[in-house]
Amino acid sequence: MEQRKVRVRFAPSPTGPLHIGGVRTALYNYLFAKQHGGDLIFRIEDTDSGRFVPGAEEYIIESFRWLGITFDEGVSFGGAHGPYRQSERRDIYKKYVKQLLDTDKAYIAFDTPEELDQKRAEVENFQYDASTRFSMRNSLTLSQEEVDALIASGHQYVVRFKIEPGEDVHVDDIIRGDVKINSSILDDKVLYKSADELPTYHLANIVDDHLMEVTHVIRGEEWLPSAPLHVLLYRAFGWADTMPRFAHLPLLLKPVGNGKLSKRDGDKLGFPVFPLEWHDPKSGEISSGYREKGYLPQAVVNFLALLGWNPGNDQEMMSLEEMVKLFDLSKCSKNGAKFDYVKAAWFNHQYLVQQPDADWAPAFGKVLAAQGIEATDEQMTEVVRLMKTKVIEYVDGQGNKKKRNISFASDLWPLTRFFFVAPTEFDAEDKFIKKNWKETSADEMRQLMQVLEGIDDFSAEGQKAVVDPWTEQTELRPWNAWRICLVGAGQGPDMYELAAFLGKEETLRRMQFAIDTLG
RNA sequence: GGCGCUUUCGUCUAGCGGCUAGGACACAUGCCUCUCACGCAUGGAACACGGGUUCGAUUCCCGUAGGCGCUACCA
Repeated sequence: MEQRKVRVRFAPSPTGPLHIGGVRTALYNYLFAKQHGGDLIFRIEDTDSGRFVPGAEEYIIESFRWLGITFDEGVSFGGAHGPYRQSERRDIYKKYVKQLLDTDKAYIAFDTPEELDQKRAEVENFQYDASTRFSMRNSLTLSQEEVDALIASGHQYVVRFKIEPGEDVHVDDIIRGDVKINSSILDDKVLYKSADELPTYHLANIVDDHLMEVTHVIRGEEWLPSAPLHVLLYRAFGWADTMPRFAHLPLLLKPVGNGKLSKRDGDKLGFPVFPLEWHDPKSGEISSGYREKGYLPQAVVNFLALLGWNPGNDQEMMSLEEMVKLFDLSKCSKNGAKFDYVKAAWFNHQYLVQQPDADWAPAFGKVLAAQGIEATDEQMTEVVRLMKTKVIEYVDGQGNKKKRNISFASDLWPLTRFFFVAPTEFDAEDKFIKKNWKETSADEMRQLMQVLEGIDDFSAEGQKAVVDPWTEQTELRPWNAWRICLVGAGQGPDMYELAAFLGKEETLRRMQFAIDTLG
């Protein structure tokens, strides 16, 4: 077989916001395409008119724009294989449905959904297949005249795929190897419904992948059971020689407990399952997004890439470009991965700390503004420089108190409040204050104030040059008490740095206040 | 129920017949230190079970058990 240009696709259904698992599937498609110098296609699979959600398509496009995953063609990107929205391809599908009908690979069925429901209620494990289709109402049991008459009189119908039983169908999966299923357990899948003149997923998928010259189908494991059906469809159309190669990715699972990752898990444990915040147009419900939560897109991409794949060495931090080089579908793991949101936060911490301090300003500015505080970019950059390596306390999903690195700009506020707001009271029960504010502290602070007052260069270095020798000379260790004055607690950065940030005037003012209050 | 996929530390995983079973997150301890940290160092922690095959199985095969998925006129 001649070498075809690699072409893959990501084809979501616009039924709501893009799930994080879908993001990973798209990412793997992207990595695979780029690595092989191929194309990534963005196709919208809106064959279920009843589940269409307005805004979902735009949401998905915006999500990928934010994540930095780019498409070569598709809805909103153009291309020579369009249209890329399945609802706009009705005529194409009709042609291929006819082909299947004409070649006796499919048949028309008039059984209504209600009739089928009833059948399923009557017959245990009822399946519409070779064993039952001759007892149903379809073009195999009705005469041509009857069929024509029913259609002419406006009866709705579906087209079903006629699956020949008793054959072992092999699917050659890049990740899982040879997967074999016997065709007898497959049912005569509905390929087309006259009610909305649209095909179902299975038909549209095969036709589009063929017409769009897709070479590799990389999708979630939930599609593995229907892969044999798809193989059969390629054969029925006579496209077996250009059938794409399949790769079925393991699923993303709940962080705790059993089952696959759902929106509810995110809500419960406090992490997003969507890339962007989503406002449901019907219910008005708002679901949190990684972007709004304060994640950097590179961190999300990096974390997601490693959920089900790794480069085979110990490297974890990788740019998109590096991943393109290292990615290998055959090295993908086969079993589902529990979603570890603590590690996701760790990745974000890594990327956050790596970026220039000044880059925090926009996000940090919003956090401060929410507290009614205005700060200059220079001030924010300085605070970030001093505080970005600290940790915050938080409560995990089980209600346990934990500590973690600063992983989001919003983590900064509880740790940096004192930069902008002076202490107004001192907690007498605070261990640090109890231990470090002694009888002599007030007097020591008065002495320190005098020393500080005489310093002209109030930078951290300038203070250090004067205060350090003074502490050695007097054998005083004033830092913890000084910290109480300026911070009001046992936290914060180096004292000289903090005092420099506050300025001489504010530093002395806070010291005087503490002396007056604590005595 | 049927069919399929899957099973290495708590979690993500490396391993592709012979290793003291490696790394990362998380956890614990120590060093550093003006607080809390960061960082660095150290530590505890895993091959689901039972049969084979083999000189030798975490690795290959078969069962069992667990997990996951599919079983629609949804994708």
